Amino acid sequence: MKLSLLQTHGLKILLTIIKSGKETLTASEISKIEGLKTGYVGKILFMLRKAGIVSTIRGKTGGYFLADDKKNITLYDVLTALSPNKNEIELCPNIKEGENCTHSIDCAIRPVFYEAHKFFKHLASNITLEEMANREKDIMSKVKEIKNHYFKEKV
Amino acid sequence: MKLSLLQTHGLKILLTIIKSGKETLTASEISKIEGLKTGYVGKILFMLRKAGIVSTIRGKTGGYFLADDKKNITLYDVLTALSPNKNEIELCPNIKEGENCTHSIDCAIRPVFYEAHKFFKHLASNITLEEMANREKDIMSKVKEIKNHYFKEKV
DNA sequence: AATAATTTTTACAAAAAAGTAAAATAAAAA
DNA sequence: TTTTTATTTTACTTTTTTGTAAAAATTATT
Repeated sequence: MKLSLLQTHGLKILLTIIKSGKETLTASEISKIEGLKTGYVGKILFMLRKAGIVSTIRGKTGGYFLADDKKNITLYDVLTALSPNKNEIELCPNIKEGENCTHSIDCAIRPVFYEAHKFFKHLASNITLEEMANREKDIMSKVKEIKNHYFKEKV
Repeated sequence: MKLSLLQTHGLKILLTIIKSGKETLTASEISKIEGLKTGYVGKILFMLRKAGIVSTIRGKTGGYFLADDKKNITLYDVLTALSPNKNEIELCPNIKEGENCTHSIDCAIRPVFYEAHKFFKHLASNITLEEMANREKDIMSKVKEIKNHYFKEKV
């Protein structure tokens, strides 16, 4: 249950773009605001572009901007894009996508992580960048609301 | 949302001890059963001992055994013991234990992880090694049961 | 006592992840 | 067409995590 620094930086970069109000932002501008190296910001934005989260304009007057409306990009999208094993936030290392667990007989760990991950995915998929650009307090009530609704439906 | 290989190996080692039926098991015996290097098994068991999860008998005829009844050791205990940052399964890297988030003004990530972690902790704290020594199907229904109860109480 | 089998501890090696830096490429502007 | 400023890509460095190996310490047995 860990948010990596890379993911944190990625989120902050995206929030910086949103909060700037500008059409596009360069890696260099972001790096100054966030206190990160330009190359590092560029690398993260490159990963986010490959995931379809930001779009770019190359060359002079170039820069980065959200590929979609901030309402449509979720926390889960961003975390997945910046997860080292790319396709999915990892569950049990014994479970590859589409495969059965090779330890299915004695792997008692899977159901626990399956349930926990399902909830986390649901939570993170229902938080948008727009909402994250607002303050904690607003998010906190939104989180509670999602949780309550989730439990009402699934239980 | 990731279970590290170290944690997986630790869980398997503990389940091996339980399933063996023996009073104690040596690192060498476990390593043969699990196909892991003896040194690696010893290292993991050393970490588990420091966390108070296993006890040991030194010297010849020595070995490892659970420090408490398998009913009383939870999945959460084990994961925490084998988490690289030892005290706690990590949340947001900006939150240190007992401190406020240094990014409190614009850190919109915290509430999401706080809620997800709370649920995961609850889940993992209510699964015991004894239950894990049984089959998946049993665990699955237990997990569902915990989930339902959690939601009924908290919502 | 000496030996053998064990845990304990330390130090090191390998792998993975995170971060840095610089060369290559692209496009606007002078 | 040259220059400037940007993204893109690759390669490398550092750090962290994981795993290996061996020496030290402990205790039962001979």
